[in-house]
Amino acid sequence: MNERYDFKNIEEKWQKIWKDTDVFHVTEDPDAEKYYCLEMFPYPSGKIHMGHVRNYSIGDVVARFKTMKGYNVLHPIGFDSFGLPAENAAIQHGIHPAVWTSSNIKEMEDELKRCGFSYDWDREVCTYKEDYYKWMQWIFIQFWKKGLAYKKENPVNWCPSCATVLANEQVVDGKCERCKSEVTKKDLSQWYLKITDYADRLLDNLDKLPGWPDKVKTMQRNWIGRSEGTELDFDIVGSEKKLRVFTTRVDTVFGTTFMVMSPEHPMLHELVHGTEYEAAVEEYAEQVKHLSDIERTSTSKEKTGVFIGRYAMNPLTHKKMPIYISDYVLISYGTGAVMGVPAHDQRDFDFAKKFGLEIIPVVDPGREDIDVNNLTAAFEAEGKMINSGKYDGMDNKDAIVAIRDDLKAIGLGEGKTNYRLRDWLISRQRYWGCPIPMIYCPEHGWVPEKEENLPVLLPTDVEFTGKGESPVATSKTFVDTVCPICGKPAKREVDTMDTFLDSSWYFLRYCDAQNAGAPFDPKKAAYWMPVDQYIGGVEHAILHLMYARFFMMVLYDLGLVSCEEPFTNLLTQGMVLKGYTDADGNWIVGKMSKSIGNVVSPDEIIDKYGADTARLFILFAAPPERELEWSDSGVEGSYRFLGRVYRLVYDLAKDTQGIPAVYKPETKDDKQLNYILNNTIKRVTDDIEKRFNFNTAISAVMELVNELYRYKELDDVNMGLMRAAAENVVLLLSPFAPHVCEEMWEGLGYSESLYRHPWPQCDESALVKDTEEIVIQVNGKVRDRMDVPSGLSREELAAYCKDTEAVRNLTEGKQVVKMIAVPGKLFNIVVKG
RNA sequence: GCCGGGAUGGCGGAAUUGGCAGACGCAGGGGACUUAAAAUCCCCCGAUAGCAAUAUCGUACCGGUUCGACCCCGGUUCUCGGCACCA
Repeated sequence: MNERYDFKNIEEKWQKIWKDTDVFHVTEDPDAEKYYCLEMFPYPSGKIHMGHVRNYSIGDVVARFKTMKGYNVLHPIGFDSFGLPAENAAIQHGIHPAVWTSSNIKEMEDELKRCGFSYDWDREVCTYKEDYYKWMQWIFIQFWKKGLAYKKENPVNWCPSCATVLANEQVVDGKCERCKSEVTKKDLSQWYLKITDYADRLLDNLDKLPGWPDKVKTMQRNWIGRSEGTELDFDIVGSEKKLRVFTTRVDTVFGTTFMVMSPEHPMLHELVHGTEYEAAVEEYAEQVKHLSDIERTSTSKEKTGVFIGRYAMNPLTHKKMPIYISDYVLISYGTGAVMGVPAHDQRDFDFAKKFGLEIIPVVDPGREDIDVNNLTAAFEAEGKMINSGKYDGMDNKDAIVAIRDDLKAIGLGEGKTNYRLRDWLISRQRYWGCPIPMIYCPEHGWVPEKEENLPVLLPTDVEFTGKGESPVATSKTFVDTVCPICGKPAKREVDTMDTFLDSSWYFLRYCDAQNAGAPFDPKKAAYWMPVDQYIGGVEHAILHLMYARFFMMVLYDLGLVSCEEPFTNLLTQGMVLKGYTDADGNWIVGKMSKSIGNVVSPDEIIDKYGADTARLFILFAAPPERELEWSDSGVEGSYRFLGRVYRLVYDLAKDTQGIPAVYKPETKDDKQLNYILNNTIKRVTDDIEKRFNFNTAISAVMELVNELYRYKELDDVNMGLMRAAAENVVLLLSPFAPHVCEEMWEGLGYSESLYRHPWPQCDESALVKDTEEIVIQVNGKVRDRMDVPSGLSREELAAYCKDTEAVRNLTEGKQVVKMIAVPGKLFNIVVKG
């Protein structure tokens, strides 16, 4: 141990030792309790950023802590390495995506290693490599065999800039999630996965995940959007056909005054064919087709629509009602048609006002301030039924059940559950992804490639144009093949898979990363899974986290894994922000961004202060789930603290050389230091284990260090105690700043790495004090404090305090109403006047 | 519009079960060491009044419950995030 804190040499030295001794390598050990600590793997964009450092520092603290606690800890890393940026680089710079990707991975591996994260690099998974995507294809085929993959022509989301289709989940506010271009519609035949079959399980299982943030669970619930209601039929006047609608408010059926169909409704053309309304209706439908999602779904837009010249019969009132088409009714939800109840649905209200349609109230608000017969807005809350025949007077909630049952009895309706969730569109018209291993035979239709022929390799003779064709189609060698069933000429699917499939099972591959004969050995997966702690950005709350849960459920049904839910506990870390001055001179704190220029690179910080300082600052500046504001002077502070610890341990190692960490506290100061030492052990342990509050864990160590600086200057010090304190400071700090702690540990005379050294244990007896300070309050205000013997009960404390001079002084001349004693805390006197 | 978070000193944040508000750090001020500077070590640091002891006020705002409220309840404002013509 050098006298100076030379972080550069220390960090290089210990990274080399960890590597040479293979200290982070783990295998399945049935006798040890396992712990799977996982951070979301990065996309290899070129360099790691502070968000990565934060994510992986949090995970590393957990992994190192659990290791010291004696768990067999799996802590892997890899790269989510298929995807668009690599292909765009290929188009722009003429460099092959594989070359671009692998050189980025190399660079990021080096950066991650410079941070000193405790990864088992033997389990590294890169999704673009054949040995991974081979099994991706195998899994896809298992989905297909189970009937969970299908190809279908549909209007799909098309991003003109990325030149590919997008899943619903990847369209945000009508824009492409990645490039922010406006998304348009296209009719294309595409592959889908039947995630909707799992909607109920995905929803219901959320209740079995107490270790997930409510926020994420709520977001997933909203996304799945389960909605229970009724489907019912309306006769169409002059037609054999019936118009079926879905409603959650069947209680309002007596208030229906019109019907609205989606302009894409399949029955529309025959209903208007040859009538005077045909031209206007077809024109409206054509207009709607050209609207973007943004225009169409804008809630501020005035309602539009066209009467189609047809009428429907209300099955309960037998009233004739006009049928319209309007773009506010979506073909993709429910039945693509709704009953218009203007009195009790705001959209229907707006539509009725626009077209001068009748408004009939059927639920009485029972409020003075609302005139039922002259509504200014739809009344959507609960109330008693009116204008509804035999249902009048019922609570509308009861009427929902009663009317639904009555409709069912006469064969006009039934209960029905609808979901907002749609099937997952997984085809991408891009090159840099996993080929979909399907073959089209004119005779047998779509057939999967034989499993023994996997992987279906990505061809290399491909042109990158960035135009709207699948690049793979330009290969001379790829497309033509033979049918796996009949051997006759057939064609391969040229689209590739959405990269979210790759990231839906990578955590299983980590369990058995080198397996050449299977995606993973189910026994090994059963040992490690589920992930005990998953850590990543909240931006994956819906997409990745729901797809991964879906995959896990399917693999569970296939008997490949032994649990349904992949992630027991989830921590969503906040973003890293940095302040800057904008064009108008305002101070703004925002996300680090190259275009704004408020980026701090991890390399720069590690060069200047070392990885330990970078990690410590990032963990100290804010609790993990909150946003973190980068502060240059804050980093200085963390650096100063590590130097302060280093000097302290250096001195103490010298002073206590050869003295064992054995002691008996004698003086008042001994007892106080011993108390703080053990209390710190307890606080740090709880903060890491139970609360994930690393900021307070670090501040607890700071307090202990401050106390130790005070203690060591005393005349009468206990050498064994100082030694114990120094050793514990090093151990407690080691998950946060591992390199410098290893160095200090060695300086304290230990020849073995502290990586697997047992975590310090709190000596509860040291926390028992002879006396404790309690606060004396008058009417809840602090007036005095005094030392009392420890461990007094409520009654004993009250009796003790009542007779003290301090209390007598405070109560003199006053009328005491009541006295309240709280053991270990306070004594409160309530006085009158 | 709906569903979630959040609001505490100059700043980041702490207060774990309703019990000392502001731990720890940053910034700032003062002192020690030094020829000097850096580094380091020590002290002070919510507001107002006061030489001081101390007193009063203070956790976005208004009100309530309680001996006692940053914490619980009712209402309001601002702010961040998610969803949104899903019938």
